[in-house]
Amino acid sequence: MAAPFNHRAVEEKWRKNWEAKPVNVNDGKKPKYYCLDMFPYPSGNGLHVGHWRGYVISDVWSRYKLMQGYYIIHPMGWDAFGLPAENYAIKMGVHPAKSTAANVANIKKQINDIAALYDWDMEVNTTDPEFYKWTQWIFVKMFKEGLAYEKEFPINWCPSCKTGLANEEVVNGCCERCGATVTKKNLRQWMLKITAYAERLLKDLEKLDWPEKVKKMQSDWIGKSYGAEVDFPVEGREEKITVYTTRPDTLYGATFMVLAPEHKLAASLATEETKEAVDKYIFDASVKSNVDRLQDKEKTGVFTGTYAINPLNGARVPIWLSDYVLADYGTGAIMCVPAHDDRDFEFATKFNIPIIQVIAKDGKEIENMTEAYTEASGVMINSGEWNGMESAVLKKEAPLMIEKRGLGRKTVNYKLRDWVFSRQRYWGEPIPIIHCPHCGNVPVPEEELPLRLPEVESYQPTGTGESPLAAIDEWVNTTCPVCGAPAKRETNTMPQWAGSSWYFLRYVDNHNSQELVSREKADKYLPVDMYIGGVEHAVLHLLYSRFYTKFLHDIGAVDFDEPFTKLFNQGMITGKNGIKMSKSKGNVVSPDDLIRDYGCDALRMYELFVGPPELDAEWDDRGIEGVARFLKRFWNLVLDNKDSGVKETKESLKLRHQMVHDITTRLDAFSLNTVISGFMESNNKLIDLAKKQGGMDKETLETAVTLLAPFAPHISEELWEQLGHEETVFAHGWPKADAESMKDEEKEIAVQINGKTRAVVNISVNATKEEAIAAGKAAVADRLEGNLVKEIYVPGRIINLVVK
RNA sequence: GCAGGAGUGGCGGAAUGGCAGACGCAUCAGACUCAAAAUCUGACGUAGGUGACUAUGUGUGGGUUCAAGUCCCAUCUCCUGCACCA
Repeated sequence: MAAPFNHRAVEEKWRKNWEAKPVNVNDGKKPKYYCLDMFPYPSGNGLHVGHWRGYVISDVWSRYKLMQGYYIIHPMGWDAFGLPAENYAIKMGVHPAKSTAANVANIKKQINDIAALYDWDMEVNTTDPEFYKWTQWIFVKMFKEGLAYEKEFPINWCPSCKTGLANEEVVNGCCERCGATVTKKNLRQWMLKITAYAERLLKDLEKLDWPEKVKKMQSDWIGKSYGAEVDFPVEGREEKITVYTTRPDTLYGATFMVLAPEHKLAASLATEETKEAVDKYIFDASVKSNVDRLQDKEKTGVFTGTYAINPLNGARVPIWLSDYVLADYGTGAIMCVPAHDDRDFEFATKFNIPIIQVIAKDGKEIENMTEAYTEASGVMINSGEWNGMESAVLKKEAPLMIEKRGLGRKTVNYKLRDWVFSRQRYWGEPIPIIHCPHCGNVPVPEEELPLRLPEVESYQPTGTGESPLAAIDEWVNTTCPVCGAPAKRETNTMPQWAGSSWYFLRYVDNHNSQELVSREKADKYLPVDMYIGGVEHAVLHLLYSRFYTKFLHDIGAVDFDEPFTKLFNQGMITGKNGIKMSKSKGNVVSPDDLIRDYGCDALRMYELFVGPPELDAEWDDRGIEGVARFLKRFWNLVLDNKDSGVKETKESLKLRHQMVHDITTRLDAFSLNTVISGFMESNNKLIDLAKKQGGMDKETLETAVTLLAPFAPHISEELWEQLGHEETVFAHGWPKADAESMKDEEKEIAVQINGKTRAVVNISVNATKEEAIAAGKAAVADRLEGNLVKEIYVPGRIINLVVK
């Protein structure tokens, strides 16, 4: 009998061995495979079993690729700018850099417990000036290309804290910190013109091997629509109002027009009689929060007293203001066709505005319309020269027809907005811009980067909605790099997304002081082949990264324009009843005790066994017993039989190839939970067979150890060594299944009568249909009554006898 | 409201249209033990039968098929995302 499996001794031994002699080495000849984890925020709470899951998945995949002959790029780093460190600083007075460094050290230690292939020589940290130098450099490049610009913009404003808030910091319309109702305030903001890339960001989704769900979320977020802009003259005025519509086919049915209260003409359209009401409406809308605006069940609005002219038929169209029209989509003004739009219908009904149906439903006009008919299908009516046309056809053709007649133009629109890029916070990258009274906005010269974040005395917001940086006069006051005149620095910082939008490029050349990444290394090691992380970044981080990569491609920094070829989103590990693990809920499971009691290998395997990797899973400690038992049995199987001297048999050969085939196909399909059950099942079969044969041939044992290596690397290395190998198991190629060896001579086939199984027979795989049917009939002879009308034999699957 | 995903034993979950419930957890019984733990063997959807077995069973109702958890139609529930984008 072999000595029992002692996971602690085995794991300790191999950690040391791997440190002395790494298994993943770049010999310059092997092809690269870049397998990346979404890098973590170094929180003070440390890792729980949920964090482990993604890291285990990526490591298993990396080790599998390693055994397939690749050099693996598998780096790790820290997304370390962000609010928790800043809030901790406000509370405790500890500099964020200090608390961050402590957290990094702690989490790094915990991550090392996973025994992943991480190459710490590649480590990056977004708060390291040598890193954010390049974050700032990209911003300067964007500024020079006109993609970073300043804009006065109504942002969320907390009147109690006297500070601007990000959307994420507004919870149910209230300030996350103090609970006050959030209003709006115009603040000068830095914006990135991501909309300039909308079309490419949409189109290039096609070439990505990403979950359809994520692609769809991005494409919805970008929100492309086709339509027309139509210019409506305003009665008694020079200016025209342009509206955007995706339904130009319904133009004849436009009975009113609505402008967003923020529309630049809104106030000026009021007449003497309506002025008071209009001004009040505009003011009320300006202080109303987004949330209130969305949650208002009933539509509100005010008539300006002014009319527009429908350019197609000359009809007078009253102009209203209403906050259901968004100021920053399309033109901020819409034509309203109550007969064919739900919102317009609701508004028209409330304010007694006429409703004109222009598309026949089921071939006729609807009497007493109770809801809008929104389908673009049916024949046009009440539409002048368009009468009789098919609405769906007209919808497509109308934009060009309108354009040809000079009434407007064919247009596409996107929901995607430019990216609000500035934060009034301390703990972020300073925006490297200098405001000069003579030269305007001037970027900090590239050779002066990084622009370091200065020390401050108070991390508290200043009270004016400016970053704490604004209070440091000696930092703010500088000279203009162009004309030398006294000038002031920008005091806003970048959002946390800035560093994470490009960090994956830096890993492969993280010490380069001359370039963000050298072209040579970029060409050799990038882009990322496999990206693994949670689905919560589906639009934000993943969209921003694609935008940054496309920009860097356009300025020649890299030669690819998509950062992540393949993406996998792992599900979340939750506590009991699907409740998210959190300190306050007290349901956090730490990996530490589990590693001590069961070992790293067992925990790695259980993280996979817990459920399909793409779905959420409830953690249950008890389940780990199962994989721990499996590892013990496997250990005993190998060590008790390695010297048995038993030669390969037909059965063991078949079992071996079946095992290789099953594990490999499941692994390729990323069905990692069934890979683990596959190991358990094979192990049970091997144990039975070894018992029956009085031993097991060495090659079969070796193959099993090889297959297990990516999942349970420590025990596999130990068994591999005990099987007499000097070189690491990871230098061994991934086994291949031979279809011939897997074949059965006989197969168990169910015999059904009218689809119900009545017997099971053994049939040679080479049997003819006649032979098979005959065997089947013989097996169920006593139950065959009536007329046999059909005989079905699917080789290797089923015999079905249809009787009447 | 719109879009996407999911409903299978006590639980987590398996099933290229071909014997539903693999694998594991929990439970029960047996072996070993003075005993317990560990380990090993076996049982384990539901109903009926001493039994080999029989009937029934994948949210619900229909349909296609020799054959449906799987395909089609309808419907209910849950989860996720988006949400006045004209």
